[in-house]
Amino acid sequence: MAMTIYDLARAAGVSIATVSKALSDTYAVADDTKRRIRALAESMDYRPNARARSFARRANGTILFMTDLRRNVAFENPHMFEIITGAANYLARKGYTLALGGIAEQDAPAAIHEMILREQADGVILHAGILTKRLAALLSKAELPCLVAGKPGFPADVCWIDVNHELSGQLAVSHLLDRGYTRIAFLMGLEGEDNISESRLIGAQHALREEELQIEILHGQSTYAAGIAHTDALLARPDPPQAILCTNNYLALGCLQRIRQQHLRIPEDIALMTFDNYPLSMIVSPSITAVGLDMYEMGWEAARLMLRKIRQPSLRTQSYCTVPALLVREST
Amino acid sequence: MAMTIYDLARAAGVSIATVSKALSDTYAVADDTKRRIRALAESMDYRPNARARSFARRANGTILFMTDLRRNVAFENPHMFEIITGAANYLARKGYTLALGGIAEQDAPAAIHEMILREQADGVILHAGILTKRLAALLSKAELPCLVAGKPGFPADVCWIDVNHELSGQLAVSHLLDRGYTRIAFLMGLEGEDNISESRLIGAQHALREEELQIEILHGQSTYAAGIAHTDALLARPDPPQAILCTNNYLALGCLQRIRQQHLRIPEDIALMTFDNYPLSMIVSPSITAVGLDMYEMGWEAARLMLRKIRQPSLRTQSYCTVPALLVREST
DNA sequence: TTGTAAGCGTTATCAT
DNA sequence: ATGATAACGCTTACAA
Repeated sequence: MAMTIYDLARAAGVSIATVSKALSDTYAVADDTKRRIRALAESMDYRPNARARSFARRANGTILFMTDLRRNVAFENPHMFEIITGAANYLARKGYTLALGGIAEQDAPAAIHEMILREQADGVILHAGILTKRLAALLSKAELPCLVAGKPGFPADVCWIDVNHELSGQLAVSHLLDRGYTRIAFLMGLEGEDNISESRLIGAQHALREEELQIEILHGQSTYAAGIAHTDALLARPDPPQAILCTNNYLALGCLQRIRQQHLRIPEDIALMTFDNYPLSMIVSPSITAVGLDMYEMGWEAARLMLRKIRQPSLRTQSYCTVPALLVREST
Repeated sequence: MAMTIYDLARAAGVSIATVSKALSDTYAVADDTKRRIRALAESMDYRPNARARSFARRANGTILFMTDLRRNVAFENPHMFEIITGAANYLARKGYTLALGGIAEQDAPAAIHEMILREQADGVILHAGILTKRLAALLSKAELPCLVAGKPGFPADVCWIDVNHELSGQLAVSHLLDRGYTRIAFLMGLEGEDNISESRLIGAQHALREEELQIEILHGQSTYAAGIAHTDALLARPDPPQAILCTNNYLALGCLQRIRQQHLRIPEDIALMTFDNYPLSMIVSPSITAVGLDMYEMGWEAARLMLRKIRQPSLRTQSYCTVPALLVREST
């Protein structure tokens, strides 16, 4: 049987209350008593039992990260795990634990309800991918601290945190303008189905407006094949763009391959830029200038905000955005 | 305040002991009593408090997955998160929770020791990346159920689970032989630093031995640039290989690009094959035949084995390997 | 500054 | 089949 607080108290010649206070640092204990108890605890390898502590404190030091964990999700959406990594590291540093809960969108409301009743976690971070209106309504009623990672796709009375995509768009276009490119094409996702690209477009247009310029918009799939098709179309024109800005790396890879096949030089003949550093922009040749999304930081900040909400439940921050970074490489 | 077992017992007109038994299904309770109590629990939205239950049961239903969670790890090693996903899903199905613990290799022994003393989890799954001899020694003494995800890089008295890399190598080469390619080049990692490639090579050579053939081995970085350089060297020969087998997708992308630049046809003039389905083999054109690593299944099986070890601590399975899958595409 | 003792909400043992 | 009750190991008001 493992050692308990009674064993340590007996060895130290004090009561268990004094041991508890000396170790948790929340109540007044004489300095030398505290030192003595702590040294003894260390030498006897005593640690408070986590389950008993959770029970007594009515808090288990666990934050649940809930998202849809389908097979292959780590390959299709490494960004989500980068958020999780940032959150886990911040929590670990604060003595908390991140629990990973996978659930499909349609099962999320029931699962959240269940876990609230069981008091399984001190707070929940929900990935925006599983947030529905029904779930948002449930959460706004719950007293459990809760935070959405990613901007909800609909107006919702929930606290959320995301990367600032508009600012990303502005940064990207400002960089291209700085380099002297004025005829810019933007390869984005399908019309009306890609909120992130739309936000970037707003930022991009904001940057262009000051120069009274326009950006050329091409909608389509966000795939390698679409990148090839778009590039073919653009290069066939009498007046092709000076720079192509892609909303993701797969589009950019398609562009890159096609431009090189046409024996055009990058960036002398045509520049290439992409949103998102991953998974290819830094490893292809030439390397592609990118606006990086710091998902790790987003997770870190999400966890930080969560712990603040736990300490201060009245906190009603609605949203918080992390700042993107410009990564200048060979392609511009 | 949330409802407790006392409230439900009072409402049902029974003792708390009967409620506990009726809900947990481990002791004899009259069938209709059980039904009545369960229905009442459902209608009153009662759930046993998770913290109190953990305390009383001396088990918290949590399995800790410990690994090195550096920034960008989700992009550099999505496979690890695929393992985590598989494990999390199996555990969730069994009423367990996966906790994610990030720790650097050098801090792992202390962290594990700490968490064993605190009894923070019912079991640990350790990623092989943070396993050291010191840690392996510590674990073999601990009574905590423990499992390594990935084959240890050294002989160790620990239970581990991994993908069968030798079988992968055998599958890959058998497929190439089936297609009629006999002069095969294998692009692998740096000599002596890439256990996985070495295992694949053993399997590959095993398949070739039956045909009395040899494989040509090229060591180097596992990068896009190395893929280009290797391909240039191979194609410059008077007698280039009929098929190139790459140990990862980045090497394969380099090959692909170079082969196409030389206006050679794939697979008519030269075939291309890679280990690992991700992140590119299915999206480039032509798509690349690959031996897929089912990391999700590996995580799933790891969790399954962990729960078996918890139920049956005497279990001494040393290792378990999941089976790779051949994904035939356009490049062979 | 320290100690006493009452929780915390279950589970599980032992009577009945 | 059901109930009374003692754990489980800690935290924290309150008393000393």
